[in-house]
Amino acid sequence: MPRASAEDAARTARSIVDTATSLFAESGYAAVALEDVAAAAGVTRGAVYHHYASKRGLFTAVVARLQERVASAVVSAADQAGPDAAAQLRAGCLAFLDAVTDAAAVRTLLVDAPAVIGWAEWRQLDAEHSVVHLREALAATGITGALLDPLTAMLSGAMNDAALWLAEHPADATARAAAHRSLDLLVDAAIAQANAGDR
Amino acid sequence: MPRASAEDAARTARSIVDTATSLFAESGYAAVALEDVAAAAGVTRGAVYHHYASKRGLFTAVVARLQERVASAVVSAADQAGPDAAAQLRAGCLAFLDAVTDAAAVRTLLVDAPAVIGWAEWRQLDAEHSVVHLREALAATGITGALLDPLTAMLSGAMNDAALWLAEHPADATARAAAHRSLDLLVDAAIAQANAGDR
DNA sequence: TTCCTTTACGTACGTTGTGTATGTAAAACT
DNA sequence: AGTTTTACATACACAACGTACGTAAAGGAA
Repeated sequence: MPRASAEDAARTARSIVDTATSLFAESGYAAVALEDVAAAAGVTRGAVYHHYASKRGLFTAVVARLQERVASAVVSAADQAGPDAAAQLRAGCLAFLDAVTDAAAVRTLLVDAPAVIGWAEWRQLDAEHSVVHLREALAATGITGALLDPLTAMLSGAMNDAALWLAEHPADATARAAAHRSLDLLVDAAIAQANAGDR
Repeated sequence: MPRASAEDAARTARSIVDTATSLFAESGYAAVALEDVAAAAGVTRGAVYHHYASKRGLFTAVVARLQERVASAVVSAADQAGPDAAAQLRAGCLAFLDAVTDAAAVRTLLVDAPAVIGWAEWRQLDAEHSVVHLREALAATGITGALLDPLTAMLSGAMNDAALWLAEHPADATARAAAHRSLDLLVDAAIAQANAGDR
């Protein structure tokens, strides 16, 4: 077989990540063989191993792209919420819920990723993309040192499980509204505690 | 090789689950081969496949035992908290945090289990053991229909991620105290909302 | 233009781990 | 005492990952 040009190579690389993204989303990491990815992308496993070091490496690339997509949605939503820190926090949280469920990647990001790439590394990746903004937003509302980290972790976990719960009720507007209200409830509690002069 | 008596067989079955529990906890599901489990238990893979249908089946047994252990700790703590529903809720949540981190099984229960046995089945298993009590406790404090399920999911997720965060700070008393205070904060917010006549 | 190096794959192979089929000897029941 | 069932061990088939090697064209250098 002949060889492709530089931009053709970039196209096959992207094609591999794209097909891997959808296959991982619908079948889960363990059930997807690299042979399946290669066949669906119209190449052989050799091509996959040329562009990505391992199955985990390909998966990591998929996760990174999804996280960037979600993070950008969160950031733009927070920016559009005006200058108020609390409003930005609320808007960002709701945007996260919508983005992560809309991406059809709930399974990849929230279920497979921690187990495959390890919770610590996943947490770090997550921290660099989404959780930073959550942490900064919480800090901007006045949360102090000792509670900042655990509250960040807990709110992040609450949003993740809310997204997983929502994913079980697809296209259910009332469920989505209830999730939004519940999320606002918890976020407001954190903000109120901060404003109350927590110690 | 000769054959063991009925109670000897039960002993080897328990021995297999025990060693599998510790191996899964320290290395993760994917990195543990059944050969490792069998060798550590002093048997061959044949014995493992005789007592458990598959690797997933063995893992499911491990998960079920861990969940029962955690659930019993939660229930007994809630029972000792007196008749007040809110006090029972708070005590149960704190007991969950301690039990799930103390079991050294955070990884198995919270990271591997959803990915290996599937989030839906894990959720159902979890619902039958721990989350039932959370849901009932929230209902007992007066949370109404629409918000009950999402709030249950979010508080459950918050506690899970709090446990994972705590597991990164082992034997750190101040971190544990901060996690407890943060958890109380969120739980109180839910209770307060319920008492305020939420809609 | 010609040569050389590097790139972008494909092909073939070794290795590991799962599951299954089969063998066997002792326990448990009749 | 004989038969069946149990509790394993052994051996094998198969799938999937990773690696080594081959190859032909792209992209520069002379």
